[in-house]
Amino acid sequence: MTDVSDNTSLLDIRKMRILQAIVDDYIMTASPVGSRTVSKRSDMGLSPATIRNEMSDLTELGFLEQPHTSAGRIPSEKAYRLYVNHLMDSAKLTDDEADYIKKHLDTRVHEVGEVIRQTARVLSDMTNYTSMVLVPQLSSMKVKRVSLIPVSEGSAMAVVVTNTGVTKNAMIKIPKSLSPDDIEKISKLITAKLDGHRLNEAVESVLPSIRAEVGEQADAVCEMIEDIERSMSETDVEVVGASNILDYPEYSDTAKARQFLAEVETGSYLQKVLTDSSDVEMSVRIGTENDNPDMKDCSVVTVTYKAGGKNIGSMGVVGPTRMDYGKVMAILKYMSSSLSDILSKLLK
Amino acid sequence: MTDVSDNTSLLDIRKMRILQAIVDDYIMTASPVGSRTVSKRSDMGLSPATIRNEMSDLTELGFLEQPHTSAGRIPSEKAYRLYVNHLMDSAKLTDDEADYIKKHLDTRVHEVGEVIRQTARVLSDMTNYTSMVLVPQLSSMKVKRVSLIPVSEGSAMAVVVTNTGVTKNAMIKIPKSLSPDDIEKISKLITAKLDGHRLNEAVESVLPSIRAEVGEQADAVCEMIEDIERSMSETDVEVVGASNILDYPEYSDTAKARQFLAEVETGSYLQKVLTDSSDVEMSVRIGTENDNPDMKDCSVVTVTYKAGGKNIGSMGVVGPTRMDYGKVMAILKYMSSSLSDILSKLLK
DNA sequence: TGTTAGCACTCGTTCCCCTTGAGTGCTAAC
DNA sequence: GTTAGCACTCAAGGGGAACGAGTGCTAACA
Repeated sequence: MTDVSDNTSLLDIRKMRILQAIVDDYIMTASPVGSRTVSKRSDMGLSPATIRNEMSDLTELGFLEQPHTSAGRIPSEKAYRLYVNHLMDSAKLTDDEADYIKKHLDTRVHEVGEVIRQTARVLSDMTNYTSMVLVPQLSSMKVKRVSLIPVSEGSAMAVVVTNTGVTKNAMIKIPKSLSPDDIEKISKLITAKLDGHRLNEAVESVLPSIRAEVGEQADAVCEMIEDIERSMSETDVEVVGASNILDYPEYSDTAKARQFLAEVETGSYLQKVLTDSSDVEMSVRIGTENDNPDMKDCSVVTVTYKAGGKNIGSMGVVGPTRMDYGKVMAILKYMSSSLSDILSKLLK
Repeated sequence: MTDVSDNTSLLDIRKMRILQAIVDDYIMTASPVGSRTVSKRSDMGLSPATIRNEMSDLTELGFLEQPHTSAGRIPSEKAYRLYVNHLMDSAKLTDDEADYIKKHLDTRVHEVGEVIRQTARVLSDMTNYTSMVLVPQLSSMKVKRVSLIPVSEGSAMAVVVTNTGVTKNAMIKIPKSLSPDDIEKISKLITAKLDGHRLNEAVESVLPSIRAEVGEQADAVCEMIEDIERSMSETDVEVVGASNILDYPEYSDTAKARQFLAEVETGSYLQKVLTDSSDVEMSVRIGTENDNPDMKDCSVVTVTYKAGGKNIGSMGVVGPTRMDYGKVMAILKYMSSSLSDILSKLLK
């Protein structure tokens, strides 16, 4: 993630308040904000002329931009950064909103995947942006069981179950010589060896002991474990509400919309952001702070979620840089704790 | 699927050729076709005036529509139907296109899911429409193995492997009283009972014998089998290239595009179409022939694919009614046989 | 009798020009 | 330091006029 510093020291309190008013207004209306609007709207009791002077300064300092001479000003990326760091009212959810989340997330569902999908749906509905939720990552959990199920000559399905009850499965290659009985034995052996270890550590710590014990099939078994580890470290992400972007005038240009949708469909950047952010409680990437030029007009806000007190995944929202950061962050915070509660119970 | 008849008897050969020329042109250009264009374009050697008379007739018969008096004509749904049934040149793929498919589908991938995803990607790339591929359906295959893997108290993962090597897994509920050993026993029992049967038939034919044999846990086991059968009959569909729709002028209206994208995102209608069509080699639904009002401006073309000589799934393309049916159908045909080859080898 | 040239007519599209109005920056006065 | 006043800018919107693609009708032709 790129630099997140702002230049708050450059601004006195009045400039900050004016900037805040402008950003607030622009987030709501999507159209350039003029001095009169600010003067009327804010309770500062300043005339448009005074505001104009300040706005002129703010423009020079790089916080505002002018589409053309006779339009109002729009916030620059720098302004959004400052806004997120210092200016914005961190909105509280209304009771209705909290109820909505509770109602749609309070669930008798007992499958992690379904909970994740539902979370993504609710998140996208609430914010009207594109939402994404990372499926809980195995890497941070301890293995409880590894099952190998023969599928066809040369391939088997590996199912890993963690101590928290998260599961993931993948097809792996196996030596053709192995019989189903062999596979079952190996399955038990691997479970015994990996039980209680984290998969990513296991490869280093466990392989040698297997190599020592198992004898002739050691190579094959080690390869299988590596294969499993590789498959399991692939992360899945649930993305919902990509079409919401079409509700925002900045994407009324279909070419732009198409580019956004294509980027979301591949999902690789979003996945990267989520995994990169899975250790910071909340992160905000504004415009070019995304190290992806295709996303230079988007902001991405993410939050982590936990189970049993440990971070196990993250979720977030993608939208135009003119995003309602206050509302989004409030919703994400609330949903993070809701999801954490649900998963903590579910994965106990 | 709705009526697919046309009214070919109403038209003489010349009208048919004119209609064909108009549809061809409109598919290419998306703008109303005038009499002069038809006269020049086609090799019929008729003057615009004559064409106009014929076009007037065609309009009266409901094959053409006029956006306004001074525009050309555009084909009606009825015209597309006739076009698909009788008029269209069933295009051959160019060598380049066939090579492209071969290159991107000829694959050392040995996992069914990955093959399906890749197929969907290639299909969407080739056609520039939205593509969808149904994951091979278990229902038509015979069970080879059912594995139950304990995950947490009260839940287990069920993995079903078919004789063709297709796998599918789902979480199921289990009685809390069961120990891992019990589960393993039940797992073997179920495998023994279901081996060689189709899942959907199994419930009826096998349950009684289980009920007779197993004794006290019979109810629990039967419930589990039913649960498995339910989970396994859920079909998965891979959808790729939804954003392609934005390339077509009929969707330059964002509201329309949004509706389309939302419909595709839920995927339920597309899934329905694919499953409904999974026994007709090729199906075409034009506009309101879709029994979904949200899709009244779209056409859906599907084709089935096989493994070992049996239909096991279907795939298709969604686009505007002004779709290049000839090209799409040729591509689908070719890709169907390619995919069938790959899966036949893979699932042997 | 079917085909065609000619022509008046329709109507959406494009271009241009004018007006409007939101907004600015500067200056001078408070 | 703040504000009123004012000239200036410029995108957006409205109203023709000109354009042109296309039609339908009529009358003549083979």
